[in-house]
Amino acid sequence: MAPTIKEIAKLAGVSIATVSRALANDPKVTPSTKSKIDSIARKINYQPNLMAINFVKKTSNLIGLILPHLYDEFYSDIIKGVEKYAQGSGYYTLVTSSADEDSLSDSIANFTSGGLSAGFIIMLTSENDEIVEQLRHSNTPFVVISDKSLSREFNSVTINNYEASLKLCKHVFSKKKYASIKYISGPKSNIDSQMRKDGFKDACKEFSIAIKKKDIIEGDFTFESGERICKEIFSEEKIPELILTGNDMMALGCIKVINKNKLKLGEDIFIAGIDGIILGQMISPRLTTMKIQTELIGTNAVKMLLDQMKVNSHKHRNSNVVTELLKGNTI
Amino acid sequence: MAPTIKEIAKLAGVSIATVSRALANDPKVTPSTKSKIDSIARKINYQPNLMAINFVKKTSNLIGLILPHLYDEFYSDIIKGVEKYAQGSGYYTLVTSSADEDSLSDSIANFTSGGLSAGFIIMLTSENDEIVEQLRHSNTPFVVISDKSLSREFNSVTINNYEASLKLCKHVFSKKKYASIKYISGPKSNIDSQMRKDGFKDACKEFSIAIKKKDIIEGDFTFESGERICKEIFSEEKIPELILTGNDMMALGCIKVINKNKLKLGEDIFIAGIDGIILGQMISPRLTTMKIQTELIGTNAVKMLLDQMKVNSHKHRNSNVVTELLKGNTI
DNA sequence: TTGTAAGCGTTATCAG
DNA sequence: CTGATAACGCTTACAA
Repeated sequence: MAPTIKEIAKLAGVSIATVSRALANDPKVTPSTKSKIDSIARKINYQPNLMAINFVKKTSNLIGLILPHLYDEFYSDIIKGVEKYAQGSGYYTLVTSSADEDSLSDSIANFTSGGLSAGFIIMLTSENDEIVEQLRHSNTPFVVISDKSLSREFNSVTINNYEASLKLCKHVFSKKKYASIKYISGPKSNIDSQMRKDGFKDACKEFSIAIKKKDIIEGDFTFESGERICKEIFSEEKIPELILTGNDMMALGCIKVINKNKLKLGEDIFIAGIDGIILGQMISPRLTTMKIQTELIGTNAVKMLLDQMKVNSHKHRNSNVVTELLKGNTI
Repeated sequence: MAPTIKEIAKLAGVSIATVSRALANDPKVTPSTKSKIDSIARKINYQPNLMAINFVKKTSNLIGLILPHLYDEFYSDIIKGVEKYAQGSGYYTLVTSSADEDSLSDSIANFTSGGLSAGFIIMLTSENDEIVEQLRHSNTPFVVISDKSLSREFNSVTINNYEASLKLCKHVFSKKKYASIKYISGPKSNIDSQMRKDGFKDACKEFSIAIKKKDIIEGDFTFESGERICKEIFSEEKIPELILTGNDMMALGCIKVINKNKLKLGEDIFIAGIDGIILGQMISPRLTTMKIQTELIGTNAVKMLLDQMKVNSHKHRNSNVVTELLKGNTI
């Protein structure tokens, strides 16, 4: 059995209250008794029972992080940002991925109440009334990470996907006139994907570029889908001069196919993504894209959460993470 | 305040004991009382206090995961593997990174005792007697992830870096005779790095290839270090015909420089890495490397941990993760 | 400065 | 089948 303060108390000939105080560095404890208690604790290798402490104090040193899934550098960067800052503030990070809606709902249930975590960060990628309703009832502080269009009623760190996409597309379109354009979007259930597509469409309008329904193909944000769709595109009619994608991963999938077909990137064919993942900057030519400061999203979210936990103010807050054009050589 | 079983008890006109039993699906509870309790619980949105449950049951639904850091796809893949399997078994994953030795030691202290987690998984990348000593005193089950040469006394999931490197180098050397060879190693404090270098050296011996001290340069496993070192190599004397690296990331850094210099990969110059990260397989030509099933490492580690927690047997176990040659086109 | 004792939310033992 | 009640390890008034 792991030693408890009871044992220390017996060994030191004091009450458990004194031991508790000494261990908590209560200044009221006489230095001599404190040092005696400390040395005994060290000798018997005492480790405080964190569960008991958290339980009795009604606090927790845990921060929950609910992500849609763990694939893709995008998500691991968020984990990185959260973990780093959380650890620096004395918290552990509890990572959860929620493949389906049920497990999402379960996770939320465990975090919004239950006392397991002191607070949590949840990333939302679609509009879902039930989830929102569940979050409204939370008696645990939390912060939402999502597209700017979502969850305005909660404290949140947002990404303006629409604006990022619009800005990027305008940059691309202002470079030259393209003979033909294809857009590979993310899944339509995903709000980020939608907003990016909207940004693309509006940029087209602004530049008087006509886009047909069939020029927009739906992928699923994965490298494989980019690869597959690009192959399909190439097998049809003529090869497009510009491919725009809903994220970098799909752009990279396309680039693989483009290279296989011996087309010159930035000359015969142009491409751009969104996300700014490192991979895109490691290849040559570097991918033109919009950089989203993913790690910063994580960091900001924890900061906001810790603030909220401290002051317990219900002032609604929002922090939008800026995006930045990464001029590569694929445009 | 969050509702407790006490309130449910009052509302249902029964004792808290009955409520506790009903909620735990104890068959002894009459169906009618159970359904009454269930409906009340739902109505007042009752969520069990997990801290209290864990505390009183002396268990935990948390699994700790202590990683050296969170950079690199390698680590996020481990998280992925662990989280997925853990969640499937009803556990949450507590991710920690330990930049320095002190924080590593702190994390271990919190996990080996303290009741916070039911068990933990720790990745070790260097020989460290203090850490080992700390682990020996653990009263919490744990599993070590490390190079095969390390921590034989603990339950562990290991990677045979030496063998992987040896096998790869032999494959490379058997392809052709190279005019000159450079080896970019990982940091020498890192055991995986050491073993990989040893594998390389022994393969050289076997093929009677003479390697000078200056042909082995120390990097730090990052893309940037690969890039930087490759530049340095190219600026010296003649360009080598073969570059071998301690991991894929550094190989990718080299490839960037190689492409910049308009050298033809797989013709003018050859390169191979180790790890088998997706990035290496996304570029064209595909990187020749040894695939380490990283996600599997995570999964196996949790499996082993859960087994250990269940049977509490102290039978020492080890599972070595197989590596597989990935024949790319860079050799 | 220290001790006594109540209490945190839940489980589990023992009667009934 | 249900109810009292002790217990888990620790913190924290309140007393001394």
